[in-house]
Amino acid sequence: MPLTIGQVATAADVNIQTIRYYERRGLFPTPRRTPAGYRQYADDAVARLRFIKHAQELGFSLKEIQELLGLRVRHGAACDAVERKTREKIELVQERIRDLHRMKRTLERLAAACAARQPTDDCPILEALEDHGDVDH
Amino acid sequence: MPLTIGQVATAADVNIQTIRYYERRGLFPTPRRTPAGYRQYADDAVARLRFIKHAQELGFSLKEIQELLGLRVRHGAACDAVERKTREKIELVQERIRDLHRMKRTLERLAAACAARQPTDDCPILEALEDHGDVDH
DNA sequence: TTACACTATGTACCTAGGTACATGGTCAAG
DNA sequence: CTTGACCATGTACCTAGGTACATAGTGTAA
Repeated sequence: MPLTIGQVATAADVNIQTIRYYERRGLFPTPRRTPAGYRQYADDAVARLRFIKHAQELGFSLKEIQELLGLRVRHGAACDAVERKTREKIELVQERIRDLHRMKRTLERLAAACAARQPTDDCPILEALEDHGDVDH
Repeated sequence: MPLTIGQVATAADVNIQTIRYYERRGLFPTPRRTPAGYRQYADDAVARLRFIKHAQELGFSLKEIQELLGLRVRHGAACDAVERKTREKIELVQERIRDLHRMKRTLERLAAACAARQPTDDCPILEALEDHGDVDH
């Protein structure tokens, strides 16, 4: 039994307008309609919305998310391409993780220095930041 | 020898307007001025800009970055507070890393399934997404 | 001393990602 | 058969994070 846009919105905890916005943007397939023009969604629409929100929190843009979701569409014959694109995204994610690890180490150095309360009274965050910023970018 | 805004902008590869924007936003301290009103920066301004850009790539908002940078300012007496705030940020970064790891595993599962080219012809990305989205949020 | 690159301020504009509002149709309950 | 909660479209507006433009002062090199 299909869901209305309001039910989907409530289940995924997003605004109705947002769903329509995603549809316009192409992140959401145009759904079937009732004779009266009401949108009808299957349950996976909720999962899709949750994925979008989650991916956004991880810093992916809607465009990137659209690509991620698009991987599903062209399957079968285009499976090679799907795999390639997926591996690219994995690389991207891996890089982001590495960067965050560096950021974490920077912060840990700061916290440690702070805890040691050095007699110099000079909190080393700026030097830490320079180290951080120059590691590889 | 102090740098002009243009020199800083060039060195850090950002727009001049962006530096002034950051100043308005409070991310950048108001610099000393020449008698004519020209802003004068020390070398660390460049490091600061690079840090901001880097933190942004990691998904921090300007507000969060402002907080990160602010940790340096209230040092000495407020060192406890600095350490507490820093540890909070570390927690946040750690969480982001965990999320990205989950995202990566999701993508890896997809790539693997794709490589195996299952006879069912059904690329499992949506199920993968549901798993992903429901792990702990 | 004039030309040109640079700086200043203020205001306007832009993209991304929504959110709200106005207006009107739909449908189920009473 | 009306009322209230939904849905539709279209357009306007909002925040974040810039970027551009107009206008005017500065500084240096020919």
